[in-house]
Amino acid sequence: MRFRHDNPERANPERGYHHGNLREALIAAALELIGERGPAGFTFAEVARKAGVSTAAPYRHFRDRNALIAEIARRGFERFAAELQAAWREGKPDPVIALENCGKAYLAFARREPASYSAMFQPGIPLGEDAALLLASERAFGVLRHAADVACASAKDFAGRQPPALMVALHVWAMAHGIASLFVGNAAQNKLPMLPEELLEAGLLIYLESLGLTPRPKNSET
Amino acid sequence: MRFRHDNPERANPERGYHHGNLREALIAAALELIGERGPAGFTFAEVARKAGVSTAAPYRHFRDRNALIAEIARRGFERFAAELQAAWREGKPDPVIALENCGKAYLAFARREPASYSAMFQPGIPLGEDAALLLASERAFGVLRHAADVACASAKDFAGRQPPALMVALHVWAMAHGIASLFVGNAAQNKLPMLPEELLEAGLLIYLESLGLTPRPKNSET
DNA sequence: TGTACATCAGTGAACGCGCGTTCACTGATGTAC
DNA sequence: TGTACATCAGTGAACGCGCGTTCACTGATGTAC
Repeated sequence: MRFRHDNPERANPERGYHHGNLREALIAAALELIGERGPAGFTFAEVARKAGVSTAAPYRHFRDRNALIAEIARRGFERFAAELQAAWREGKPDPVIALENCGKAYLAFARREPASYSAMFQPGIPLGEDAALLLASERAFGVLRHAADVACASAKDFAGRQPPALMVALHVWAMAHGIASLFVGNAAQNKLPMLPEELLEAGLLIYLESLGLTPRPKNSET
Repeated sequence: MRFRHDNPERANPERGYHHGNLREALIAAALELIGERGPAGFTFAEVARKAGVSTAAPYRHFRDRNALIAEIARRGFERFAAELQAAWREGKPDPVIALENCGKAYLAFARREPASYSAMFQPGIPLGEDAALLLASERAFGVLRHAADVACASAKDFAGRQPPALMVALHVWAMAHGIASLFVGNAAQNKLPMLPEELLEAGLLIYLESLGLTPRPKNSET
């Protein structure tokens, strides 16, 4: 069931008494403000103003400012998980390459959606109690975890053992997160002699090679 | 030249008209509040109240709230640099081990001074314009950079070349930063099957080994 | 097709509050003589 | 040693401001009949 005005195309100008899509408009406005000034840099009233409604209107859609941030972070994690999943491509063309692609997708997300990224990882408010948000973030990590599982299982196993997949997933997550936090969008980016993407790729290559995790030759099954 | 009251021991109770050590007291109060609620979670007035002075008093010592945060971050980076330097121990007992020790010092700092750490890396306000702060942060990275230089120069050089030291420094920084940001102090720490310190140590070991950077035998000169 | 009605998204006015900032001042301190 | 003075850290009162939140309301919309 959709209202007549429940249409993303229809923006502020010349709307009637009912906005019709205020919830989305509020989220979009908040994301813009976060992008400009960070997660701590906007107020509930400001978001309302930006969406072109009275300061009381947002309360129809969000309990308070924190609930808005939490919703933004939750959605961010969901898109994040989807993009990691897409980068994984079910392990093609090779589990190790696909795992590296997940790392790249991590950076790509931070670059394309810096506002969401900061709401997810530097919300400025305690978000630990939001169950839906927690679930979404776990799902995102789960994708990386799964990728590490498969990649480790495909390891050459030359010493009769495989790298612990959870640890590998954590290392990949940490390095991608560290590079994204330090060098993407930041002023510190200028000091890099290379792109963050290249830095990450090199780091993962070096790390994974040490574990015997190198792309297989083409003759793999499936 | 020291005022009679310029004494860290002398705290709020029963102070006279002059506080005597207000600047330090304000910084201490701000650090406490940051520790409780994050860098965005305190106001200038609140800091004054916590230090037991009127809300106008802090203006004698800091232009505004941002200047206070910048000063906290700057001092943080200076202690940070000093601790990295101490961990380096001039490359003893071995440059590679000393480099790993720098990584551990990174985590140790984040754990021991979470309030400073968040003021340094998630200030919530733009700090890029503070020259002294920038210099302090560069000095901290410089220590790691130097450590990587020496460690790389000590590499076995089996293929006739050494790893690029800047890249190595960036990778170590990124992994330490990623692990610290994600797992130290955070709620996510509970999900770790190991200590952050262990996770970092394993990660660095795997990474450095791949570059031929392993501790030398004891027979090294110097 | 038309009408009456229930729903509820958004209004706008109002409130108390705490913040940031200023200002002339006060009084403790160090120092010149 | 004592006195007069300059300095300046901290006071407390005041201000305008914007925020968060509430409230009875308004009017656009969908639907039951």
